[in-house]
Amino acid sequence: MKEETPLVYVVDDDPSIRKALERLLGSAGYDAKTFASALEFMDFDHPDVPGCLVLDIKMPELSGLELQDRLTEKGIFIPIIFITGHGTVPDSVRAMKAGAMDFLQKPFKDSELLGVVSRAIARHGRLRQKKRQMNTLRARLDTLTPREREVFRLVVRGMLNKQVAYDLGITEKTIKVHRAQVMQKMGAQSLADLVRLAEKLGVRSSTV
Amino acid sequence: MKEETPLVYVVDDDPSIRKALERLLGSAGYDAKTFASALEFMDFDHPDVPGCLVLDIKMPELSGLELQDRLTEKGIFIPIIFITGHGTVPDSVRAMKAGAMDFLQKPFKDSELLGVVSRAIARHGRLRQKKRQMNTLRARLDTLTPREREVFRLVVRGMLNKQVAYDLGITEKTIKVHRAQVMQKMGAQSLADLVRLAEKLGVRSSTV
DNA sequence: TTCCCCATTGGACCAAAGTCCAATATATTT
DNA sequence: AAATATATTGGACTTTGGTCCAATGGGGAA
Repeated sequence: MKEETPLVYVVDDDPSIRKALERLLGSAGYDAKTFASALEFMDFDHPDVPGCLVLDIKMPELSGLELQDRLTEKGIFIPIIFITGHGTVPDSVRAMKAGAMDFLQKPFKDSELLGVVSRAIARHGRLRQKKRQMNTLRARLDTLTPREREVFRLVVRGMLNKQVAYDLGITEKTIKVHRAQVMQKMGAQSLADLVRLAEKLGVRSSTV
Repeated sequence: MKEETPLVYVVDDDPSIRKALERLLGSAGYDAKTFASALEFMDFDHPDVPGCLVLDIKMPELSGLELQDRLTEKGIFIPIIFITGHGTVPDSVRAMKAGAMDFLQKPFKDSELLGVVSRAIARHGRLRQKKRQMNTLRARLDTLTPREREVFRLVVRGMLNKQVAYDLGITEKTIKVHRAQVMQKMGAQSLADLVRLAEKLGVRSSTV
């Protein structure tokens, strides 16, 4: 299909580091985009391609850890690799707890960084894939009418049409209509499919 | 139901630390059991209660990190809180990557440790709960005959009895028999249930 | 060899789900 | 006021799924 060149962002206030990493990443076949500060990175409009973020911890204004938090709040889930000259244990623990891919201390070997970058990009690919799936699923869920949503919820809970009808105080006939609509709109080929979609969407269903 | 007192294991080669932690944990309402070495801890037969492990990094023979690896290999998933006097960044990163709850440097505040311990125990409770569920599920799956397993797999994929029959080269009638057996043995009240069980068990079903 | 498990199938039904076509009633929007 | 989306129901079937009772044949285990 579409062969997208992964894009690696580098955020570091040291120009020499930026230049060195840009060269290293370029030679490894990646596109690289560098930023001198976290704010600069935040302002940038990120293209929708697989990639990762190589981030210095200590920077003026917004630190790397703070940037990590901001991105998390914004729902941006690009894998982060921290690099640092004199990182502390608490910093590294905080970064890892917040989901960082790795936390490297300078100086590190080129191969070491490239290995992590490669894994980070692979992970980002999987995350993007899953996110796309969720987006289309939620879009479909949004097309359901309130009534259809109720029927959806009760059906995937395992209730018979008859029981759903009783629950909602309407006829079984009507349930069948809604149910057919739900299957149609959600793009489910079978009840089994529908149940799996419900699980992914977190539709409260399981009585277990 | 059964109110079990959480059990906190402390592994540290420094007797004064062991004694101090034992007192602290005891005053917080936990049972505490101390060990002077990783090997000593491994030899101990762990009772089945919620708890966590407070582990020193640097110890003779087997280090804390090595113990962590051993436990992972053995499928023992008790949350680990590392404590260390002079821990390094690489050590903390390795520990966190391997799933540690936290990595504290001495000296730390009592309240800090107790907070982490509390969260660790809560997590362990959830993990134990999930593991028990999986055990009963797998036990049920084990009672299925080979043929029943095949029918299980195809049914939760969303195939009609008719299609399953064609696939296996037998009659639809026979499928119904197996299918009923599967529902019975797996303890599923509905097809929706069965699909969810299959997902948890990782029964390859989704065509997506 | 006899007993039990597994796999298979038939017959006879009943229950549940799905499908077309059609119709009515509200509420909201244009 | 006309158009649209939502919710509801009926009738008339067809297809699927589920259940009971009964029976056959092969392969191990006692």
